[in-house]
Amino acid sequence: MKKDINIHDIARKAGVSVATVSRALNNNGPVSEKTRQRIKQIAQEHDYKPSFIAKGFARQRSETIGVILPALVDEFFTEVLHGIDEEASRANCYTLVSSSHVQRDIVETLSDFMAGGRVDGVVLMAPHLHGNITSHLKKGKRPLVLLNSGEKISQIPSFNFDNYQGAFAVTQHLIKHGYTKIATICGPEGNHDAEERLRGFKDAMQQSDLTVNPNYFVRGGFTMKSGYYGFMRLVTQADRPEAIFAANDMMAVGIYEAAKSMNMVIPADIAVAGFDDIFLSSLLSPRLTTVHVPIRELAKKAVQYLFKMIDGKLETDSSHREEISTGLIIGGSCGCANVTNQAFL
Amino acid sequence: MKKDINIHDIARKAGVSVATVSRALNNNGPVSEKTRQRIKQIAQEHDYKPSFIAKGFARQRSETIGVILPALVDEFFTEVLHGIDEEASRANCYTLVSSSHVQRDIVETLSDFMAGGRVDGVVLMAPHLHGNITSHLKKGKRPLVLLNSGEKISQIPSFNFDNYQGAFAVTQHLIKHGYTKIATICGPEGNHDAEERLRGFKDAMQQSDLTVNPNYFVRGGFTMKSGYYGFMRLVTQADRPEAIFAANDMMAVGIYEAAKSMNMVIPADIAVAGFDDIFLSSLLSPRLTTVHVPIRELAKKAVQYLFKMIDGKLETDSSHREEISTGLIIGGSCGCANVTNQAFL
DNA sequence: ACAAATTATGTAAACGTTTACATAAAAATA
DNA sequence: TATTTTTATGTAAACGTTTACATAATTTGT
Repeated sequence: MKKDINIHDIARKAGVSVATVSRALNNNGPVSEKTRQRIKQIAQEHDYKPSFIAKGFARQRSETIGVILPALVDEFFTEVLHGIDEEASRANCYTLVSSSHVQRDIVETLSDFMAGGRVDGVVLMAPHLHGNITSHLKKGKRPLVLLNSGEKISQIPSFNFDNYQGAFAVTQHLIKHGYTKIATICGPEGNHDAEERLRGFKDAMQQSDLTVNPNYFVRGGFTMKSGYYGFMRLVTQADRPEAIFAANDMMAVGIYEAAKSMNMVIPADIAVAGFDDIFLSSLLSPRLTTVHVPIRELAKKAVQYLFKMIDGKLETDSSHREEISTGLIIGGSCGCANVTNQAFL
Repeated sequence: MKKDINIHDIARKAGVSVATVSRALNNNGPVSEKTRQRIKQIAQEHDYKPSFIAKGFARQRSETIGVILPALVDEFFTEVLHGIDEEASRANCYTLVSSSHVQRDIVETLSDFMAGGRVDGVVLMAPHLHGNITSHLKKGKRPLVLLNSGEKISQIPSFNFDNYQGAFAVTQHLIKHGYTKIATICGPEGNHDAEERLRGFKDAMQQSDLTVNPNYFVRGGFTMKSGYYGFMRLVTQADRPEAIFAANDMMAVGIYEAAKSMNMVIPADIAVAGFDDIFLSSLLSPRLTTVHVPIRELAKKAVQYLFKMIDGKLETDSSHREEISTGLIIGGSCGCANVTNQAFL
């Protein structure tokens, strides 16, 4: 790899000092229009690109933000990443991504990111953080924002969906249909989203004076498979529920599959509602009634906030926590009729 | 942001020179076991992390690879990214990702990545590269590999699926069912994958002495929508085709939707096959017959090759081109019976 | 015990920018 | 014109590592 042309070369060719070149190219300090033009001309001709790494070194800035995701598998994370990258690119920043693999866990990645200016700030997506991680988080010397984090961690701003409200609304909708025997397949224990959705469900039930039958409560793992088996457990009871609220759409998909294999018809035999509004749910037949979460918006807000922190434009009270509101999507799975299923056209 | 502790601080505390600290911490040159231990101890105590950016500056290495994707939207790209990140992390590298947005086009991003050591190498995913880009590509001073690129660009190694073979095989399968009136909804013009799949389709038809009726040829855009309308065009003809080969699964999904709205049954009324084996296709009913593409494997091979280039472990003949073979997935959509649909359990 | 070989450590240059400060040139003011 | 103000440019330090080379300490071989 032959050596790149550097700022000294340009300076020499233009007969000026490196300082002037730097100023001219960055439109920074004062430079006479004439020399500025000449320098830009020469830089262009020689296809000079300042070394990012030297620049970063000098300015102690990498113009990069780090993103740590629990995994890169599903649509949800893809959307998050896209939202982040979009917003970052708007700020002329790049996105360093790491999905946490086995060998490189969250804490390590985080301190790697934080240390030594690899990134200027970090977006950490962590649906379940156990206590010992949180202490680590605060040690970081660079700005950090949390996405979908569990507990309110003081000092670290976090951005979440209003899971509670969403679950409450969709449950309420099921109740309005007149169902009284409503079951839920909730998410994994310790997962913040799961807990909040469950809370919303329970409160909506209680508000309508409906009891949550313990037999109508199944814990799932946010996977299709767990939805499938959860459904099986629920409907093989003597007293079947009339409706099921699945804490996410993937589990609802599992429910659809299971219903099919049991020759049960949704919503005639049993109503279903989900949460997340993943693309797939719009293709189910009947379309799944679910809760829309504006992922892109979440990501954007988080990144915008992060940039403000990086630029020091923020009071560092920073116990900021934002809950982005969700929206109810009515499909046919809850029993509503006349719902068109072809939003994609 | 208070200043990080640096190597000089550690050196002072340990009463040795910075060189020794560097050697001790990187297990590089010779250091006596005693001092190495002491230095590591001290570094640990003070939570010292070498500055990545200074290190990169000194070594002219960023331990980062760049990935440029056309968009971050669908499952396919997610898988690619995951594969890349996984392999990169195995080599203790991070992944800088950029999906090409409007404001920051491929060429610019690429030269940004290349210039000034922001990354050590680049994986460029470019299903359609027009001529004037290719000249830019060669100017880059850092290793580059192409994914799913079109033309054979000399000097730049590229990794592709064997689209031709896959399309040939799946078409052949349709033919074996006895269909003679086979239509195709192909991909967008200029897209390399699309062209190759079309070629495979045509050759398979020809080999069985079947003609491709021009009315049975529709151009789609790899989107669900285009599959939907493509289907409509095909089946509203007087002489309907008996089977359709969609050049990707998303379009096949559109076909399913369209068939449903026409009250046509797959495969009884018309058989369908796709290409890509996306997750969604496994959930269709009947399961879509399609071509599996080992995305992770593609990504891994590309990255491994890239690292070899970075490490200079490679003869720079570099007209390397690899075609990764695909696999036929038999669902019920082609007419095959007794196909189970619940691989996910 | 002395030379030679090996091992451990230190010194200082290099990496390519930015930027505070100093200085020189030009423009504005008196 | 002499003085002040503004604008343009240059000088050199700083950023925190790595590493070639020099030197010092230790071990090995005789």
